[in-house]
Amino acid sequence: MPDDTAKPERKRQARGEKRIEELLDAAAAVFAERGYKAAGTNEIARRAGASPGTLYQFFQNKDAIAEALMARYVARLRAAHGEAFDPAVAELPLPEMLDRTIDPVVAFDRANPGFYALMSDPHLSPELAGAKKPAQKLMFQRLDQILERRAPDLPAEQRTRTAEVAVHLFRGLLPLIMSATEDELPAIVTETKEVLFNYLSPRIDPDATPQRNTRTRGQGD
Amino acid sequence: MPDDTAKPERKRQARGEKRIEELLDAAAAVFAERGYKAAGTNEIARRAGASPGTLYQFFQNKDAIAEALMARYVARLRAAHGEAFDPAVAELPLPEMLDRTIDPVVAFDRANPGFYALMSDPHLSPELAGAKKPAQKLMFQRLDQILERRAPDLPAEQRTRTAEVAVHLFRGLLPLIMSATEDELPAIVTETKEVLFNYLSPRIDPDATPQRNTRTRGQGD
DNA sequence: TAAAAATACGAGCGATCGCTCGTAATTTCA
DNA sequence: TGAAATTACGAGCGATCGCTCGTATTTTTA
Repeated sequence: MPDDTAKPERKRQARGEKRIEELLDAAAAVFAERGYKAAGTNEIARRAGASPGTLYQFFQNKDAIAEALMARYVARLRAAHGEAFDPAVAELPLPEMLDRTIDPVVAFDRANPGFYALMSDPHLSPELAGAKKPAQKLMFQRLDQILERRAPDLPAEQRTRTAEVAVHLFRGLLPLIMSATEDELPAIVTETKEVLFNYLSPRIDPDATPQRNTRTRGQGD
Repeated sequence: MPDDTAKPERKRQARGEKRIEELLDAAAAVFAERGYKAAGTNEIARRAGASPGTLYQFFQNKDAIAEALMARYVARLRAAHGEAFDPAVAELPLPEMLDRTIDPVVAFDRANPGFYALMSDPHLSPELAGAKKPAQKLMFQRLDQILERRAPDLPAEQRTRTAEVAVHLFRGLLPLIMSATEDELPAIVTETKEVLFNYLSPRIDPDATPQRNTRTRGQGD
């Protein structure tokens, strides 16, 4: 027997897909400016050049807007992380590995302030909190895999904690990264890499050079 | 001539002071649960066992509630930091200094989830954002002073950046610290201290032992 | 080309929320 | 003890906001 709860299966036109992208773009901007709770659905529609009715033709409710936006971010993150967390980078020396992983993530977060706004909001509804988890797990699991390759002898529990703490350290510096101007950014990113180097180095390279505190080479030269 | 804009100078009874404390306690709880924007003033009043009218007899508007709450937190922080950032701790070895500074701050944050809720909200009104700054500067400046004592030769600019980054690293781990159970807490606090040790050590003790990654002694023995 | 489907509009409904105001009870003051 | 001041109440006002619905336009389908 056919499924009673099946979706009405409506065909989407090219117009509709485009509208959805415009609405998600507008939602990202408003979320970034006002935060999720204070963002108005009418303002989102207006910024997308649409009416409230049109908005609710594509999204069941306000939460669904943020969920769809999150799904779009996760898809884009997978592409960005496909480069940043390529298995080959696990074999690189730690400084190079940090360059290859952190730079793309910094670029992504700065290019998508709406993503940062949703991820850093601790008071979302349970459904939205669930929508955040794939993005959280993405970075954590990929880093965990790299650590497993680099330090196969490290107990899984310690490795997992190390990956989790490393992610949180990065997130702690994200406010500085997000609010920095273009010319302030290199110094902060360098500092971020030093922090993670100092934290990760003794845990995965037990007998490497103990520090690199005066390392000041910039990005991409 | 007398100031036209002077306040009406109303005398506050003991009842009133007590009510204010109750209202601030309720506000802290609701802010922590729902976040500032989603917290309702009627719910705050109800939880304090008061009516909306009573609430607005003591606070001009919703923002003023959060501002008064912040002021109360700052006063309590000054007391806690008076111990945590006593000038004497600047002379202690780095591990002991971290014990003396981090433990009280962790205890304060965990005992005051409303403080954490307001401080971590990036979408408050400009007035409320201004009310946050004293609390932000408190920790930063005291740490900056300690660093100045310990590393007098370090350029002020580098020292300031180091203090700022150290505070952000701590804040990055705060979500883990806040959500931990009592028995998970010691391990996370130890990890926090290791992170800050690894970060601060090469910057203020240029020729000390380079790492202490397997240090596992608990709190307060 | 005509019917069907998808997209678009925007006024406005219903609920929520910050806040008021008329009134009453309690405490302080003279 | 009487008057003034402070505290307390809670129904409800006005504004905001998520969302709907009747209708009109555009695109697809047959």
